[in-house]
Amino acid sequence: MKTKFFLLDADYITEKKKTFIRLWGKTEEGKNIVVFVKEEPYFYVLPKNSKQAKEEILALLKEKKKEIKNISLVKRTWMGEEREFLKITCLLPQDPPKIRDIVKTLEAKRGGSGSVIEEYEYALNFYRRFLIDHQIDGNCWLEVEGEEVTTKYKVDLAIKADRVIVLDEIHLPPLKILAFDLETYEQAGEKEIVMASFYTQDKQTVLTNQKANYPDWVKVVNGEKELLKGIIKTINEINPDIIVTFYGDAFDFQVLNKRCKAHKVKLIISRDNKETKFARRARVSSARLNGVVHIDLFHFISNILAPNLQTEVLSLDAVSAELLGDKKLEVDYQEMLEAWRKGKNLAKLAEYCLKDAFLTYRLADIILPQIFEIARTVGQILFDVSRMTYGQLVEWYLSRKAHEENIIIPNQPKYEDIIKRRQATYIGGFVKEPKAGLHENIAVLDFRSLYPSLIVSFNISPETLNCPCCQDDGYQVPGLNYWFCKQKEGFIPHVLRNLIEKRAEIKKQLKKMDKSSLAYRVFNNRQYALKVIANATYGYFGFAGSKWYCKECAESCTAFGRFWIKKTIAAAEEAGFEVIYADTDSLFLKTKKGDIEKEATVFLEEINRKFPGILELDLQGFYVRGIFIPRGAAPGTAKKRYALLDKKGELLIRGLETVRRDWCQLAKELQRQVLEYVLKDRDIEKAKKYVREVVKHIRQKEVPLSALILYEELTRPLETYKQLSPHVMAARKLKESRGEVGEGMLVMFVITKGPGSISERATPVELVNSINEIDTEYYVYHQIVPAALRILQVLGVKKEDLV
DNA sequence: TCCCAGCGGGG
DNA sequence: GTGTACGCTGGGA
Repeated sequence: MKTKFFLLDADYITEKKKTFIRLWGKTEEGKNIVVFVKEEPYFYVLPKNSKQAKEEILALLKEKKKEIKNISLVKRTWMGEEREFLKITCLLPQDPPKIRDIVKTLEAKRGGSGSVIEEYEYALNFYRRFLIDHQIDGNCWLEVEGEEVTTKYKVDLAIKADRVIVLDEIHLPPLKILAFDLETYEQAGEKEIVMASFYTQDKQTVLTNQKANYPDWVKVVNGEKELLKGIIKTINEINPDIIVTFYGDAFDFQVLNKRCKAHKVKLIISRDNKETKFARRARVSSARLNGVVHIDLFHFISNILAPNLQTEVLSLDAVSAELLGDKKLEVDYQEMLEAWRKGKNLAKLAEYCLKDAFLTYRLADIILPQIFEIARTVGQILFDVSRMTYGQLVEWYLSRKAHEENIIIPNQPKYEDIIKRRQATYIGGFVKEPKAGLHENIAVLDFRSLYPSLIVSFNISPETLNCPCCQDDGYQVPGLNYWFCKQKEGFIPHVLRNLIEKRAEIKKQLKKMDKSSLAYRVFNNRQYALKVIANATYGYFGFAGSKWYCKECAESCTAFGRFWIKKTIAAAEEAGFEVIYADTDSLFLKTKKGDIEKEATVFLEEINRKFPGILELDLQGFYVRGIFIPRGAAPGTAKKRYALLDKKGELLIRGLETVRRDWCQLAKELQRQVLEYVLKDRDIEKAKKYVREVVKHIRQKEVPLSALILYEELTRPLETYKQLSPHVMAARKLKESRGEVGEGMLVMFVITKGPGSISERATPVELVNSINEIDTEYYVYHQIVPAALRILQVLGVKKEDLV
C-alpha cells in the first residue's frame, strides 16, 4: 500500500533489539498518521591499516562481548582527500558511542596498537541522521510503501514501511494549530496555575479556577487540580498538530508539569500516550510531545529574528507591536497580583490571557511558514529547527551537504577543546568609532552579505587553507601569512556558492510571481532561509563548538573584510564624504557639498564597478538625524550604541534600550523620553530640563512608590547566598517579617534611607509604609542620572547639569 | 580591580 | 546521552 503524507515530527523507538524511526504526519485528507521505518545506526573508523584495524576491532568486541551488525570497507572524503574508512553498523541507537569507546582504545595516542587513527559520526542523533541519509527535506511530503499495523496511538493510520520517497510539493496539508497561554499566581516562590487560554482557528476559550462574573467564553472549574485536568482535556479535544507558545519551554510547560506532579495528574498530550518529556538543551529544556509539534516562538525570535528586529526587548508585547501592530492588554504586575488576591477585575484578566494566546497565534501565522522553509532547507524537523541558533542551522545544513558529497562530518570538539578555542582570539571587523553626538542627514551603506561573498570569492575553507599547490599564487589574505587554493573549490565555498546562486535564482523568479500566491510566500520564505544560513557561515567558522571550526578561516574573513571596508572608507572620503561611523560591513556617511541622497547614490554606483567577484555595497537607508555613542563614553557602553531618526519620524535604536527589571520604571521611561527630546525635538535643553524635573519630583517625593520598585529574583534558597546583594538582604527582611521566602521568588524592594550600604537599606516594598522612607538620593544617583547620562553624556551634558 | 550573581522571556 | 554551550552589567569586597 502506498501512502502520501506530510512529515511533521520524527523520533525513534526500540522494540526487541530492533529500532524503528517514527515519522509522524498528516495525509492530504487530514488523517493523522505514524509511519515506522526500520533503521540501523552506524559510524565510521579511520584506520591506519584497514585489514589490521578490522581484525583488532572484531577481536576487541568479542572480548568485551559487544555485538555489532557488520563492518564494511567504504571510501569517503576527509579533509579534501578520498580515504578508506571502516563503516561499523550497530544494533541500537545508543551503540555507536559505546562501541566507539571500545574502538578508540586502539588509537596510538591512547596507548593502543595504532591500527585506528580516529572515529567519526558516532554521536549523530539517530533520527536526524535518518533524515540526512534519506535526504528528507525536514517537513515535506513523503510517499511510503508498506503495510498497515495496529497501535494504541492516537492516530488514524499506522504503517510499517520499507520505502520512503521524498516528493517535491510546496502546499501544506490542513493543520490544526493551537496557541496556548497560562496565568499563574506566585506566593513565596510557589507558583499556582489560575487561568489558561486556548486559541485555534475555530475555538477560543479560557479556563480558570477563579470564580467571578465572566463572559460566556470563560469556563470556571473548582480548584487547581480540576483546572489542570481541564487544560489537558481541552488540548486533547482540540487534538492539535502544532502547539505554539511564547516562552512555553521555560515557563508554561514547566509550570504545567510541576503543578501536574504536585496534584498527581498525568500530563499526557502526545499521540503515543506518553507523558510530556523535557529534552535537555543548553539553557532551557524543551517540552516535547511525541507526534504533536510544540513550537516555542520565543527561541526563533531570539535566535534568528532578533538581529533584524527594531525592538531589543523580545517580549510578546514588543514583538507583537512590531510584527503585528498589536499589543498585549495593559495590566501591570502589581495590578495582576491584586486581582488574584482579591478576586477583583478577573474578567479583564481573562481577556488579557486570551489576548496573549491570540497574539501568539497571529505571530505563528507569520513565523511558522518561515520556520517551515528553514526546516526544508536545513533538512531537519520543525521541533528542532525552530529552536536552533544560527550556528546549529549552518551545522545541520553542512552535515546534510557533506553526506550528499560523501564527505565525513568532523567531530564535535570536546569541552576542553572548546575552552582552548575560546582563548584563541583574532581581530574582528573594522570599527571606526563614531564621532560622538548628534549628526544630521546621514546615509547608511552596507555590504551585501559581506562574509559569504568573501568566502566564495576567496575560496575560504579548512581544506583550501595554505594548500601546497598555490604557495606562490593562492588568494593571499591581507596582512596574514595565509593563502587559499585557486585550483580546487573548498567544501564550504562550494556549498555557499550553490546557496547564493540558488537564492539569486529564487529572487529572480519571485519578481515574476503574483505576490498573493502561495508559491510567492513559500519561495520568499525559502530565499530568506538561504540568506539566514549564508550569513551565519562566517560566525560558524569562529564558533568554538563548531564541527567545521577554523580559526584561520574566520580570521581571514575579517581580514579581507577589514581590507575592503577600509578601501571603501578611503574612497568615500576621497569623494568628499565624512565617514561618521563604520562597523564591519556598514558605513554611515555625511556630506557637506550638496544633497546626501544624490551624492550617496552616485558613489554607490561608482564603487560597485570597482569591487572584485560578488562583493557589493548596498544602500541601507537615509536618516534625518542620529546620535552616536562611542564605546566607553558612558557607563554601559560596551557595544555599539546609536539611534537614528528616519524621514517618517520613526526611531531606529540600537543598544540603548535598557529594560532590565533591576531598573525602576521611572528610569526606564525617562531614558526613552530623553531620546525623543534629543532626536525628535532636537532639544538638549528640553531633555536636561526634563531630567531635572524628574529629579525634583523624586526629591519632593512626588512620584508613586510603584515607579521606584526594583524586581529581582531569588534564584536559589536564601541561605546559600555568599554575596549579600540588595535583593538577598530584602528577602531576609521579608523572611523575618512573614516567614515565607522561597527559591524562585520575585523580590520586590525599594532602597530606603538610613545608614549602611545599598544592600542594607534594600527593603521589601510591603514593609514600606510611605514614600517618605525612600532614599531619594539612591534613585537620583543610581537610577535616574545614569539612565539619562547614557544618552546625554556625548552631548556634553554632565552630572552637575542634571542635579 | 576582581568576583559574584542576575538578566533575558514568562507571571 | 534523542548529550554540553551566553554575554553583559551592577554591586560588593
